[in-house]
Amino acid sequence: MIIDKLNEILKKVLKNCNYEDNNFSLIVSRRKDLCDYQFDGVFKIASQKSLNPKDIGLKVLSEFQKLNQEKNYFKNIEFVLPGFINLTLSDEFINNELKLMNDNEKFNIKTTTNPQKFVLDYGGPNIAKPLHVGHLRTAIIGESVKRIINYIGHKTISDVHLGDFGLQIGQVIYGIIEENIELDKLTLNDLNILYPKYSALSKEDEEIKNKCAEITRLIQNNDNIYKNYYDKILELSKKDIQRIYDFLNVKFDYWYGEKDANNYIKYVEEILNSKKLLQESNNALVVSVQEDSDKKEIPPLIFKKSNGAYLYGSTDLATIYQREKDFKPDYILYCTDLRQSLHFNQVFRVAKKANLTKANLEHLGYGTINGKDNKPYKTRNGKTPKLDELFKEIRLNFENIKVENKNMSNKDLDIIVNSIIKFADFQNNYEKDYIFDISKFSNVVGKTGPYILYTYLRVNKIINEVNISVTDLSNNIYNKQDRELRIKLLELDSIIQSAFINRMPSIIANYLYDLCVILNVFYQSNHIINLENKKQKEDWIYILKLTNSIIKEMLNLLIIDIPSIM
RNA sequence: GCACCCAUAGCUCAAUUGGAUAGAGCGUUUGGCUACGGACCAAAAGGUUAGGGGUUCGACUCCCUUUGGGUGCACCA
Repeated sequence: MIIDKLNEILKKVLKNCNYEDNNFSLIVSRRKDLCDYQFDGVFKIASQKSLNPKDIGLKVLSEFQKLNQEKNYFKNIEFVLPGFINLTLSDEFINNELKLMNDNEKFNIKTTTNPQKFVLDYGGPNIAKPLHVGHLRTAIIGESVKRIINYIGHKTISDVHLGDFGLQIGQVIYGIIEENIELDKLTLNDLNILYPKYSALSKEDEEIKNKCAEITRLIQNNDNIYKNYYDKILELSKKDIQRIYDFLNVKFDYWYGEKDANNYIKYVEEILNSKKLLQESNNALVVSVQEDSDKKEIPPLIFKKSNGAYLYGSTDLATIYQREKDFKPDYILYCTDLRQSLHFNQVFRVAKKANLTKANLEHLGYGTINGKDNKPYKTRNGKTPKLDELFKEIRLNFENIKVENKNMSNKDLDIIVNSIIKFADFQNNYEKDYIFDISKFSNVVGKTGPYILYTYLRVNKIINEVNISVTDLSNNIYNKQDRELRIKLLELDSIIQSAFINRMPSIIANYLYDLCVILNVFYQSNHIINLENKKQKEDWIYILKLTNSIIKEMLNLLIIDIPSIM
């Protein structure tokens, strides 16, 4: 709540200056060498009031100083041209805030007073094929965003939304029949071969395409003729998918899929009909989504194919209907590849036109996974690396770095592999394309998951070795590195708020790294165990304990555990 | 063809959403424990933020334009 506290101070100051009709806030300083927090609204006030920035700056400064005389918030307040108010916190203020953080379960961050309900749709694995690197992002970004939303105090409902009812099923079943594979003997490996093969064939051959489409249509219409096939494929796939998500520690409240939405398509169709939104076009039923403000033509959403089968858009609408009925969400977040923007734009517009839900619909689109040549991996030709193989390779790399690594427990190795993958991904802004390079995952020095874990374990060892219980913090700050660390801890609140508002785990990942760098500098330049000053030793243990518990919690938001040793 | 996205150090990426001197990691060069774990720390080199215009006190960020990439555009998901 430190942000709230500082902004309250600012509000009072601006009120005393008669500039209260503004929505300003203090921000964390970008020039840590000059101050801790800064106010950069002087120019805005100046232009609004047509006054000289310097006069305003000096006035704001003097009001800050007046207020500070009663309460010793700041050690130093300055007005710097061309127009910044620079604030340096007093040691007393810093330490009081740290104590509040320490005594509060969620480090005294601002949690919501008005919990909303968020449905999160991520994962979206296609049951006709194994998980490949493309599925990594949706799973971990979705899971992390979910944890962040939860942390703020909102309610979340997560749904894996299996791709279990589209044309891919028809293609695989056609392949099984065509190759005379006995259903009892069908294996995961068969699916890995069949899907890319028949997906490609049905693109080339019109006849095969039609046959696959017909099988798909029959399944969607609850015809029992291919039920055995369908059930077997689902069983095999689901087991494998579940195993991978378990490894990644990605959890879902519901394992619904397109199939579950299928039962609601008819209701959506009725609604669309009653609102006269369905139009016939080339024997298909479509919904126009064009809006007057559009600069370009947006193609309509195809609701029903000319052969009577339904598509991705129809099941997505039915899913919205289902979620509204079951959950009454305030938000529905979809975490998928950015390339699906147009699709979601269409679906969201139809959903609003038909008033299927009151929820805010958001598409969290992440960038494409590219190779070193900057070209996207083909996700449908079977050549994309499987997630399984990726995990194995990273683990092998890690074991080969040091002899001791080979002796680590399976559990710890899994944790470290997870930390390597996830931290490598989360430190990037997910909206941008992503260059996939296995060598990126073999490096464990520098800005990596192991660096964070190593820092934590090393500090933890000091805490255990000193082994004293500390309940209070004095008003001292002992040196530069010490102060820097404490100031960084105070940033936590604004970091989490920002990660929540922007739905961006990268904000947390980058903060976590910065915090660990500062912690390492502190560690390197201050010896603790042999300290003779008892008070100082206690204070530093207090700070280290607080820091480590923050690291642990932030790692948890990034779905990273801590190994017992490394 | 139309539309959207992207371009930052040799490479991979940041930049608190318009703030002060554009920061990290890798790689390169150099230095540091008979002190709590060297998967660490300290330092150096490396930039006209693709080019050009504009908006303003201030632009990597917003607008226009040129170039070069990527993606999407009616019955795949």
